[in-house]
Amino acid sequence: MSTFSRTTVTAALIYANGPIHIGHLAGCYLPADIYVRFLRLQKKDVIFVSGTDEHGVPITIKAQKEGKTPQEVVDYYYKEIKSSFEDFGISFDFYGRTSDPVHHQFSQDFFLKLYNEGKFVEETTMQYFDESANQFLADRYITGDCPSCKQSGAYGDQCEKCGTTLSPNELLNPKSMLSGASPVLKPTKNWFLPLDKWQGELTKYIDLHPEWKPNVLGQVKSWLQEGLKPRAMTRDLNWGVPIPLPDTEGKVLYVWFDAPIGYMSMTTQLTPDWEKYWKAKDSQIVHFIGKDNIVFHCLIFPAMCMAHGEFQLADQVPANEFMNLEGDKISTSRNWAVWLHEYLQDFPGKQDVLRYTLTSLSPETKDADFTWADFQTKNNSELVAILGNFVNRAFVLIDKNFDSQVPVKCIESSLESDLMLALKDIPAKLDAALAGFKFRDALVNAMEIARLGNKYLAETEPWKVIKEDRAQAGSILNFAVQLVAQAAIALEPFLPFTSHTLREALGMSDYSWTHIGDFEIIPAGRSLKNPGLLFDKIEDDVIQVQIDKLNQTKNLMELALKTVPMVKDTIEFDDFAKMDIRIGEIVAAEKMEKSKKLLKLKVNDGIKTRTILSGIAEYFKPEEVIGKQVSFLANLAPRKMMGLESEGMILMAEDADGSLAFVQPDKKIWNGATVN
RNA sequence: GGCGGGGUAGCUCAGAUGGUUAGAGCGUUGGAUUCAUAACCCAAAGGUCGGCAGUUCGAUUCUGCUCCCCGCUACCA
Repeated sequence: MSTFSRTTVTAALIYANGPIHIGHLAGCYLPADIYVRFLRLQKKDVIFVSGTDEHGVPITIKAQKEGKTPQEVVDYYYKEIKSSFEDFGISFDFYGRTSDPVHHQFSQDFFLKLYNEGKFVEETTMQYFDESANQFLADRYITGDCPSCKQSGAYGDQCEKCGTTLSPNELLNPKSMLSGASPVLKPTKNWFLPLDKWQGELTKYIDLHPEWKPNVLGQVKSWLQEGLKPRAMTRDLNWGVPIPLPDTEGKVLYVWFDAPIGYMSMTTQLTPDWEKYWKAKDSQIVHFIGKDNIVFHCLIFPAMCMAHGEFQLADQVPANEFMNLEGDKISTSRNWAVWLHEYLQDFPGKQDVLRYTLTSLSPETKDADFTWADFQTKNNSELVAILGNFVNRAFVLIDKNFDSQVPVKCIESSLESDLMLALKDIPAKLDAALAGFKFRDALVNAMEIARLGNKYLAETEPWKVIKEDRAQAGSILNFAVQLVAQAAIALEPFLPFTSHTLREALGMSDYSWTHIGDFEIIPAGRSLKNPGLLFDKIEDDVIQVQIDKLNQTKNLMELALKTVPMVKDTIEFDDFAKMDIRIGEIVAAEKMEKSKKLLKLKVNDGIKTRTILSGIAEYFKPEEVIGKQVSFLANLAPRKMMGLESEGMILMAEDADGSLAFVQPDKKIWNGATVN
């Protein structure tokens, strides 16, 4: 990596339909920020760009729901997201947005170049069009009856009832989910990037990077193995970057086409010198992303760049896994998250505490779990007890005994040489960890400086030495001050706010990464300004408030789940009379092989024994249902599941938690009794 | 059932192309100390590295089988 003259760092463009939570931070923004700060401290040429992705169907849906225009929705979230990042100290050089005219122009130019050079394949297909909403419908916005099981509620891409994979044209009675109207088929032209043609080049490219993380390579290789297929780079939609070709009204660039181009268009807004960051061979390009973005950054975007021809490909794509919260997956829709803007309100001035916790729990190799208890422990046992305490000891001792001025250093003893020996390896370890994107490990190494400081003070005991040898005690404190200064530098990427406070207190104006391990940073005689306590203890009640908040969310969600569903549309008696519900006895039951949910039941219906397959295996063992009298739908059309025919359906009542109960007669009754 | 990821100290996690006493932080226990936010420092306890079998002079590390957890997915008419 030392051969690169400059580095271009990007962090994933976040979708502008919701606020930022800790999962986003841990996934890519925090690691990216740490990496960038590390490079800047080394005085490297580096730029850091990111922004919001503001196009695509979900934003139009959200706007429609809220009665706003898409632009209003993205304006709101762009502002909120940008300011949260700023408050949190994510040090973007430029934070842009894909609805910016500059971006539109740039991605249109990109598209046109590919178009003019014949890099796309044009294809006209018949797509469903909603005339009242005046737009083409994405597969999952069409619903209808399944051609295979004849049931309603199937989606354009799949019937969830019987599992058949569908294309929208196969649906019977298709309905638009936007307006409920029946859509009509209309021909539409789209442009595809033939990824299959780039498969060889892409494979070569990936083979050049055996050093990429296993999770990244694993996913990329499995896609290559299955064989890449052409992918549409345009969509029929009104919200997005318009296709820069005649007669293409109502068509826009696919979000995953224009979004990564955003990295470049944003760079053009940062510096007129932008080209070298994307075109020069000696530029290192690093994309920080979450694991859900791997395919786009490692295959599709590189293929686009290859087709374009002028841009360099990514050198590193350090993708993180996901961060969970208190054991559960973070979910925006379930409001199961710690929102950054709320954290900043609840914990003012404590950005570094969250930065520290998230970094030390970072999901670098596997999904991780954030708990408030961990947050409290990290703060109290590490930030307060190790770092804050060491800094405070050094300042208090100097304030009390040396009138806040850095004392002079004198002869070193073996304790000092031990200290310097212990510190010697730290810069190299830090460098290796940071350059290898092992931020967890790097943080531990940076904190080691403060640990060594506490140890040094305990061993030298300047508060005792001062009584007999003032010069010697002063010398010890000089060493301690140099350690504080080194910690301020080494921790800057992780704890920028704390580092800033320390640098002010120590009067450091000129500093760089190479000063770690240097014991001449702060000259003797300089007046220090005690910064006070760097970190406060976080008490149980503060943590409890946060946990209560989450539990409340959980309860609300459970309550929402328990809400009694609306009564369905009124039916006539004749409709009801069609159903033949009867009582029968389960005489045999066994688990279906190869199925998690299905139980194979033999039911005595008074006439014969019929086979009914029922999806209750998760709640009932075969032996506990034998002998039960249950109600079942007797005239349901037989249906094959897992290769066996089911003759009827057992009626089950579903409890609020999803568990099931049989609908049974309240006394023993004859098998075959009808239910009316 | 299929695909992917994982099972290493009380907790959160490192690690090993197979080789002498398997690591870190937090937590626990004991000691020391008082400059410091009951903080710091020292020490100890604590692991048959999910289970079984195989390959090997030797496996926690390789192979096979198996159990458990997480995600996606199929099956709940």
